[in-house]
Amino acid sequence: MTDVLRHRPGYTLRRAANAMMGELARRLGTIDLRIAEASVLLLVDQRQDTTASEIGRILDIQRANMVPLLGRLVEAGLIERRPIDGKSQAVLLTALGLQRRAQADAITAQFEDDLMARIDPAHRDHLIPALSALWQEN
Amino acid sequence: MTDVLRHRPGYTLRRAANAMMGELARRLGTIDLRIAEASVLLLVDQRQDTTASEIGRILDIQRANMVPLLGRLVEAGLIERRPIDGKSQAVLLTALGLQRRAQADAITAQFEDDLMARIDPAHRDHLIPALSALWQEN
DNA sequence: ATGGTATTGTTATTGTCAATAACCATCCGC
DNA sequence: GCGGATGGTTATTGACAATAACAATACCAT
Repeated sequence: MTDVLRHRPGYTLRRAANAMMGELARRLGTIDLRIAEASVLLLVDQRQDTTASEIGRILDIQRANMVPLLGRLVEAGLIERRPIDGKSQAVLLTALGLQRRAQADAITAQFEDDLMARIDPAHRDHLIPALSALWQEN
Repeated sequence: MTDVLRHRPGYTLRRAANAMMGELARRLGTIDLRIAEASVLLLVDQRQDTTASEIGRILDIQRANMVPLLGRLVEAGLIERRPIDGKSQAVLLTALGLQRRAQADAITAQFEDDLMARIDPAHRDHLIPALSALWQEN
């Protein structure tokens, strides 16, 4: 039976994302990070006034789902919370978090090189623009 | 804060797949189908000797996860099981299933047209080949 | 300054999809 | 006929996301 779904962009996108995330999860697992956790680490940079809501807005993670995510990162000693005012609190990396962030950066960079290498050069540079158009309103 | 992950293919792929699946799930929800269910319906065609394991192999769904999936489709009266031998059973569409399949086909076709329309023509035709390279070994 | 509104963080629950391990019955090749 | 592969199943777990509700605080317009 031939896979009649193979030419469907939605299906192809789903399969590709699935395969990609499986492999990335495996690689990030070696430094005890989930994908969502790594993306937070990579986002929270030098600035020390990034709020949980703001991170969620950028990464498209619901506020409610940020709670256990950041909770695990605190638990692991990778981030700390510092009150900004009576309502908001800044998320900032600990020394350990900074170190882990560097590892995550190296792993993801290598991973993405490997990903792109699998794509024919004729198509390679079109991937990100095409994908971006699918989720960015701008 | 700028989204430093925006140029990363893995992240972009994840976001695009997520946005896509959210929208597709919403549309398929109007005919009471989940995405995985619709993909099974679209795959099981005229041939009346398709086994659950075979479907799973093609769609990359574990045998164990096919059980509740097919169970729901049987429950909804969309498919039937027919014994092939003492071990295997064929999955075949009911009349209702055939009808639902046509609806799912229309919805996904329209959805994919809408998807592709969002992509700049210069990039459009490169999407499927690029994505395919990420999950197909061949 | 105050009163209404928006925002932040949180709890709790649910849903969808996927992975793993174990088990039994049956098929298939030698 | 036997041993290994395969099909179907149960049960459990994990990752990520969505929804609803709530209390406390910040913000803004009058």
